[in-house]
Amino acid sequence: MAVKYTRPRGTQDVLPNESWKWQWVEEKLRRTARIFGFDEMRVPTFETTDLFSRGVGEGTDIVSKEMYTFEDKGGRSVTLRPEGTAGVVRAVLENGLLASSPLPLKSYYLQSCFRYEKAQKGRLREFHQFGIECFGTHEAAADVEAMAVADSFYKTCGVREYITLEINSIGCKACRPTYHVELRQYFDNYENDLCETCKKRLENNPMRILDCKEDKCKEIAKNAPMMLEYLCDNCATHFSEVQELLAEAGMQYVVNPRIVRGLDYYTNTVFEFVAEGVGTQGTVCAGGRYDGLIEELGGQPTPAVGFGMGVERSLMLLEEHGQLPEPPEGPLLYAVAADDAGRAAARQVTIQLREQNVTAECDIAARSVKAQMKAAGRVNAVFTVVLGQAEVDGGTVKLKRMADGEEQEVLLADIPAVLQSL
RNA sequence: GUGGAUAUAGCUCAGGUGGUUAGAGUGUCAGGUUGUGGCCCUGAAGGUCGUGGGUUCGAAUCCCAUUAUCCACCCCA
Repeated sequence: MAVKYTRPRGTQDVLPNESWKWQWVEEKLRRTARIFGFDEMRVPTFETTDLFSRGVGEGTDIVSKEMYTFEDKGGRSVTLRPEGTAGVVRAVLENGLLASSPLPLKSYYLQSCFRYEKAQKGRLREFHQFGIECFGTHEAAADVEAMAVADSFYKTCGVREYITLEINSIGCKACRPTYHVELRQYFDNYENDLCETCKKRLENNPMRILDCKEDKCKEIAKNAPMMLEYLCDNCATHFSEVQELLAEAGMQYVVNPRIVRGLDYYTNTVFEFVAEGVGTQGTVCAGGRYDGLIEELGGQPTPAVGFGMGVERSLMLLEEHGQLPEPPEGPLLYAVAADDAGRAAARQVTIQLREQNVTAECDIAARSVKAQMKAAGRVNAVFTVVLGQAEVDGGTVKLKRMADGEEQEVLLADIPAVLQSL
C-alpha cells in the first residue's frame, strides 16, 4: 500500500527543468559580490536559540512566533536560522575576524533560512537569502556600497527599472529615545482609535505604528512626528552623506520616512528595494546599518551594515519581466547507436569526449535509433552522430547539427577534435 | 494567528438538475517496415475522483467533518 509523502508546507522542490534558473541567478549573485570585493562565508544552518533571540530581538515577530526551535538530544535548544546576519556575526566574533583580518571585513552568504509562517506567494517556510555584511566602518560610503551591490545585481539582470530603492534613517542610541517619547505622546492622543495591534505597539515599539496597514492607523500616522526630524547631528549628517553618495553614484532612490525594519538590530540607515507584483511581498531586498549588534552579541563595539535579499522573490521578478536567459544547451554530442558495434563505438566516443571535458551522452536505455534521436532532441543536444557496424568498419561518420539538420562527414576518430574546434 | 477559495491522470482542466466499465489536452512509453529528432497519425500505460462519515436502490456529483493546497491579512526576504 502506497503511502503518499508530500513536502512539508511552505517548502519547494526545484526540479531538473527549473534548476538552471537557480544556478543562473546564484552565479550572478556570487559574481556581483566578488566584483564588489565580498567573500563568501558559510555558517551552520542551525545555531543556539539564544543567538537569535538576542540578536534579532526578543520582541520581534520572527523570534516570538516564527522560529523553528527544537531541543537536540543533548538537551540544548537550537534554532534553524530565520535570517543570516546573526549567524555571520557570531562566526566573525568566534573566529576573531575583527581582530585578525583587514577591515572593513566584507562577506556574503547564499543560504536557506527558515521561518514558521503561513505560506503564500513569495513567502515560504524554507526560503533562500543572499546577503552581504560589511564590518568595521561607520562611513556612509559603506552604506551606499551595500545598496550598490543590490542595485548592480538588479541592473545586470535588467529589472532595476521595476524596483524602487527606499531609504530612511531610524536614528541611533542617542536620538531615538527622545523621538520615541515624542511619538508616544502623539499617539497617546489617539489611543482609542488605533487598531488592536497598534495599541500594543504603543507600549513596545511605537515606530511600528507608522508601518501599520490599517486605514485608520495610516490616517493617524499621517501627521505623526517623523524620526528624520529628530535625528541627532551625527545621524543627520550621516543620512545626508548617504544621499549625496547615492546621487554621486547615480542611484535612483526615494526617502521613505515610514520604513521601519522588523528586526531590532537596525540603527541609522535602513533601506528596502521594493518591487511591484511579487505577490504582495513587494520587498525584494532589505537591510541597513546595525552598529549595536556586534556589541550586543559580545564583541567590541563595531559598526556594520548589510542586507538580505530574497532569492525566490528576485527569481519571480526576473521571470515576470522575461529577464531569464534561454535554457542552457544540452550535450555537445549525443552518440546514437544502431547496433551492437555502434553501441560500443558510441560509448567509446562518449568516454573520450567526457575525458576532454566535452559534454556528451549516449543511450543507456537500449532504445531504438528513432527513440535515441528523440531523446537527443529532448535533451537539447547540439550534434548527433549515428554509429553502427558500417561506421565502425568505414571509419567515417555523419555529424548532424540538430538546429538545422545539416550533416558533415568526418572521420570517426576525429570527432573529439572536430567538436573541440567549434 | 485571522479571513476567502479550491481539491478529478505526472501537468492543465471537462464531467447541467446524482444513474452502467470517469473523459480531453498535454506529458511519458511504444509503433507508423529495413539505421535518424522537432510536424502528423496510431496504440499503451497512468485515477480507490484529497480523506472519513452521512443521505440514497445508486454519489466525482448532495450534506457534514477533516486534511491539504492556493490567495489575502498579519509579518517579512
